[in-house]
Amino acid sequence: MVESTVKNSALIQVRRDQIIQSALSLFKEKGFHKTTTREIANVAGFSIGTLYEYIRAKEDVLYLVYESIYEQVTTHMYPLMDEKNPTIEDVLSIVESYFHMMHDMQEEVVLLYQEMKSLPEEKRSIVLKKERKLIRLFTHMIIEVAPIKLTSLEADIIANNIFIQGQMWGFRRWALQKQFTFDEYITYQLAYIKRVLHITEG
Amino acid sequence: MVESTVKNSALIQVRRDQIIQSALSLFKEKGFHKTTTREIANVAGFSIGTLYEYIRAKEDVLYLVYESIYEQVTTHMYPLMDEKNPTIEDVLSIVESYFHMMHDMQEEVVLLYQEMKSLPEEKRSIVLKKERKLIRLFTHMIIEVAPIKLTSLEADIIANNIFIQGQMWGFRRWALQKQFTFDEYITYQLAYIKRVLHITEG
Amino acid sequence: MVESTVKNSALIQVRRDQIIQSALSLFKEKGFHKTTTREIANVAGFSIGTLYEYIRAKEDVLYLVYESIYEQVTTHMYPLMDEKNPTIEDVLSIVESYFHMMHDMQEEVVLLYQEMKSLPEEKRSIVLKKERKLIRLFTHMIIEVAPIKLTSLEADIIANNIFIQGQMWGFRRWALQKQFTFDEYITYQLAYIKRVLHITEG
Amino acid sequence: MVESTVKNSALIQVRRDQIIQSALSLFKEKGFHKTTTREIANVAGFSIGTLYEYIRAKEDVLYLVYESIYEQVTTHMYPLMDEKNPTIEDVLSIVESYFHMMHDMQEEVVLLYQEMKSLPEEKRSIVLKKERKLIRLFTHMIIEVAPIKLTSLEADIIANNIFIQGQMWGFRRWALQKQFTFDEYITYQLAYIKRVLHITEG
DNA sequence: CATGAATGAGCGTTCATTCAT
DNA sequence: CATGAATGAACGCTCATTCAT
Repeated sequence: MVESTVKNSALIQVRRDQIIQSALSLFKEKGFHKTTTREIANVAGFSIGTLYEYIRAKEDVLYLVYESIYEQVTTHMYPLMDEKNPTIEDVLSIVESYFHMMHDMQEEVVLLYQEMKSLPEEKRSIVLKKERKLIRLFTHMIIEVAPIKLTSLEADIIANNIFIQGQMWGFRRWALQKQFTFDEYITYQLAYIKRVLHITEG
Repeated sequence: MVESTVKNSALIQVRRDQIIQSALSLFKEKGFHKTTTREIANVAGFSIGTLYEYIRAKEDVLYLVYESIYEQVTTHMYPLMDEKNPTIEDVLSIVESYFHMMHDMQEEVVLLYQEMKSLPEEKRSIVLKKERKLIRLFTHMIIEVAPIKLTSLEADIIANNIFIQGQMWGFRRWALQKQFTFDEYITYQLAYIKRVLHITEG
Repeated sequence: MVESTVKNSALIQVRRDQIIQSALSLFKEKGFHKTTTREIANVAGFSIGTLYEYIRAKEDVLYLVYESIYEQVTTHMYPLMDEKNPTIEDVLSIVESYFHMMHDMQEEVVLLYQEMKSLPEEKRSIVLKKERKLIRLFTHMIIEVAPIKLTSLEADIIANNIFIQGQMWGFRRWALQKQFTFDEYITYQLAYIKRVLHITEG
Repeated sequence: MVESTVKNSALIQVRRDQIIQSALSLFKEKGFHKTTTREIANVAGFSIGTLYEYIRAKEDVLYLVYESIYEQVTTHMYPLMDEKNPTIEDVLSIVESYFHMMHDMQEEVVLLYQEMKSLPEEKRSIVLKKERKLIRLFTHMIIEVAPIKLTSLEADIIANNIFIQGQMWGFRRWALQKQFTFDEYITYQLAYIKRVLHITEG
């Protein structure tokens, strides 16, 4: 997806991981535009020339970072959502996992939102496709376990809401984290979801 | 809040409005970093030198724009929320108003999220304070009208959720607007909120 | 023809002359590719930023230089060739003038040949058009004064040959200037031309 | 003349031919400066590391190409000019051969003129020596066959003129090839030369 | 107050060359 | 001999900011 002039693909793997790690930490700190390619190379531990052996343009680095973030999420979430006949408890536990993951990836989530516009159109649509896929899995799960019959749109709204309520802990932390601990936040949001699904507590 | 070398405060008002209008439309289109100060001055109809008579740095323009966006929102929302003893219907109608406003200000909302990091720390906290104030108003309203007794934290979660569900229509439009019309979106989200508030429909 | 962000057109004139002079001397010395934009600005006496207020790209400088060289040539040659009914002596004297001019502009001529490929296609054709016009004037003059009736093609060959014999003193100086003084060169080339035109000497 | 770290001289021969062929076609297409050493190696069919086993610097490649071009010319022309007592017809036929050769090597001729400056001084003088030698052969031939007694300088001028009239078809093709076919060009130039040599046609 | 020419630090990117394997 | 990953100086160009007029 991202071109390299280097042939050894194992090495590409290694170097790109270095690039991703260094770029991610820099992007988190100062954003994409204020991070220079030289900084990325320095933090990664090699020269600017070497950086450009593994990417074609700065935008490629952003895409590599996005790709890596989504891979982390899907690697963790997809297996959980594979369950054939999930119970309500399963779903709530999956949602809880998702919230935990979003908690651990707060800064990555912020980055996702902030720099989406900096991705070249073509890469952006790849990224968004991955996101839609994840939401669709939520939608299906919700339909399956909801005690009342939900239309696809109703389930979609709920899935979208859960999806961004998870991310909200990250991108609105300056507001939320003044009022809630993460455990409280999770507890309340789960209660909220149960209520939405007409699930009687207790 | 933003310094100017010009003394005539009526003129400052006029010029800053020009700056805000031109900057807003440019920021929406290409983002803060890809907009140049020259472009802002050009679109505003004066020279780059004049621009710098009314701001000290490019970041000031961003702050002016943010300020103006928040003022629009509060000018519209605060009067609605002033009601002494609101009914549930009042609250739902206020939420609906809020959703409509967020619909009309989609691009501004996206900007808010994308460029928050570009604001100097000091201005950022001013902006966030305004936001917290709005959410607090939602929280109070919710507590007042909820048919069941809600703790402050429970109400806060609901207020925050409503708040971002409104914005979500804008900053996730590429996903949502494939599945929903705005009317559908509003209908489902209101139903969702009613459910959360334990309000039996009909 | 070449865009500038500066509005004051008198100033553009002045600055461009500075650019042309400094670029010309650098291009003569080291060629277009080995001359940096910073060097051009330095020699011209201003900063790199200022240079780019008067051109859009490095190629523009090359075009400005070409334009200026051709203007020198045409400013000098066109008036001479305006004569209504030239005699043979007039033509030989014009050719001599042309040879002298090419002698004085040796390095410019070399530059013309060496960097033509570096001009963007569009500018190149403008330059070549100017050259064809000059040759056409030679052709017409030759037809008018030749003692024998020449076809247009015959005259064209002669005009082209004269044209490059003039330039040859410059771009083949390392060879010619070992064998000839400029006066000898001119004498012999003029004799050569007379012979071609079937003009009996003496 | 050009150093190599490789000892096996047969291999040097083979590799250098590959280098010359690939570089020549690239230089014709995009010029010396816009061709990268990597491209040369790629087209030649080996790695950049291998390229540098057979040259010391990029300029060496240019010299190898120049050398090869001159060798082609001399290999073809020298035998023709070896004739002991040439007649006028012989000379005209040799000149015609030369014109044909220059026609076939148009792009090489352009390259010669355009990149001469890119050759390091030392190599440049070697190249120019070869050229002078060829012209000297023309001079001698002309003196031998001219019906009138020519001084050495007179003959030199004629030789130089013939020399560049041949090359002119290449480096001024955008002008000439609009007006002449190659056959016309050759016919007229030969007629021109005959006239110069005081040779009555027919 | 308004102007806009001048500045130069700093950016993304390239590419000739080296050298360990 | 052959490879190709690594290097970093150097390039063309941009743009926020200043300040004399």
